[in-house]
Amino acid sequence: MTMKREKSGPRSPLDRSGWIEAAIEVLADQGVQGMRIEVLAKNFGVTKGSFYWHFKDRQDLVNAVLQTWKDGRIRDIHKQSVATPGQEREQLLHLIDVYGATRNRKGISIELAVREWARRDAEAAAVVEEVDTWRLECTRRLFVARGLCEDEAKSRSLLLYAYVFGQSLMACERYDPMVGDFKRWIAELIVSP
Amino acid sequence: MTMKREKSGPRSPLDRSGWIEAAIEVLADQGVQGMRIEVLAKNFGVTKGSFYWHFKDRQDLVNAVLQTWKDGRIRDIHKQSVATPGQEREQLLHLIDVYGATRNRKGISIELAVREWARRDAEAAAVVEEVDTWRLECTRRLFVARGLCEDEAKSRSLLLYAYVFGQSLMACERYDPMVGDFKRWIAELIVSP
DNA sequence: TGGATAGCGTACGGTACCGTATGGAATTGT
DNA sequence: ACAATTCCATACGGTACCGTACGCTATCCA
Repeated sequence: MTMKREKSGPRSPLDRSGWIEAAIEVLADQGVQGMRIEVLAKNFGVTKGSFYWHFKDRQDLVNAVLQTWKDGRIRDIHKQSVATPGQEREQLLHLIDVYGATRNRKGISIELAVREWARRDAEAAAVVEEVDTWRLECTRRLFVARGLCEDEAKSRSLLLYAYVFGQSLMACERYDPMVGDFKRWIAELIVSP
Repeated sequence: MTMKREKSGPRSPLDRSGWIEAAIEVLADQGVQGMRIEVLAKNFGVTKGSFYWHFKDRQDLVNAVLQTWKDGRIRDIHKQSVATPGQEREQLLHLIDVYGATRNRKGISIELAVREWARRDAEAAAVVEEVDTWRLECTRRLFVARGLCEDEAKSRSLLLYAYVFGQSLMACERYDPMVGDFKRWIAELIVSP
């Protein structure tokens, strides 16, 4: 009863979570509209007969992808937002760096795809709102720990996230060869009171 | 039998620019993928026989939409970035306000749709890059006119646009009832040396 | 007045995708 | 060993959309 597909045999590991993982990959570089069942199946080397065994329909997959993203983000927020006392400044700079498009390209792509999705889907919008609320709250705590008042902490948190997301929307790499310096200057302005 | 469209219209709004205008509407709230010929035709009350008279194919429309958006933006940038000497600060605050999602919802929707488009299309990416470069350049001039050095002017321009675009990606209206005050505080931080 | 042309409708073949029905092989429980 | 269950393939009907071929009408022009 416990042993199911751990045999690494000719069978491919295509359970529900495998489909969800692959769907998130496609979501990242094709958007929600690109999450096509028959395309995913072809990428996997199977047919949609497999899909409809693990999922009721396309909406079922779409919901699962959204929920999986939400859970992952919320776990990640806590991981990224705990700071050893006295290191809040470094933690805030690290946050800005993590969302920089240079590394973590995949995470940024997923992030943008979900937000693009949220503009036309109420459920996705609700999830994004929940994730944003958590992020802003955790960041606010970091600013408060640095001695800022509530309003300034909230304002700077909002600025921080709006900036990092907006940055990933722009093609600023070709703006100026010094753009790396500019970004560091901006990061300082955002975190420093 | 020979029932045609209502003759109430002053003139047939179905020339090439009419199709482009309607396509931009659909682009704003459906994305590039939503710009379907037969859907546009149905919205217009015509068939695609009309479309293929004015356009070679779908790509022809898509290119025209992109070019129209680009031309409009570049015209608008100059209009929004000329400041009477001494009023640069107010002009910068006005810029931030114009891109605020509260008013100008349609413009923001188009903006986001084009950037979403640019993530998967090289030509759209090139257009966005060109528009961004113009915007950053005009804003840089405003900062320089306020007495800032080149690097800080460029940094603050980048921050300004990244912030306004990122803001429109977030559901910050429900974050806090004071979000309006936060935004004003942020705007001051961005424009004030 | 008759032919050319602009502007649009109709009809058709083709592709991509969805969801269902059904069959079949492999694995499992008894 | 045998039946049940798991997991996937195949086949099918249906929808939405693209692009082309062609037909129709109204207008312009010699």
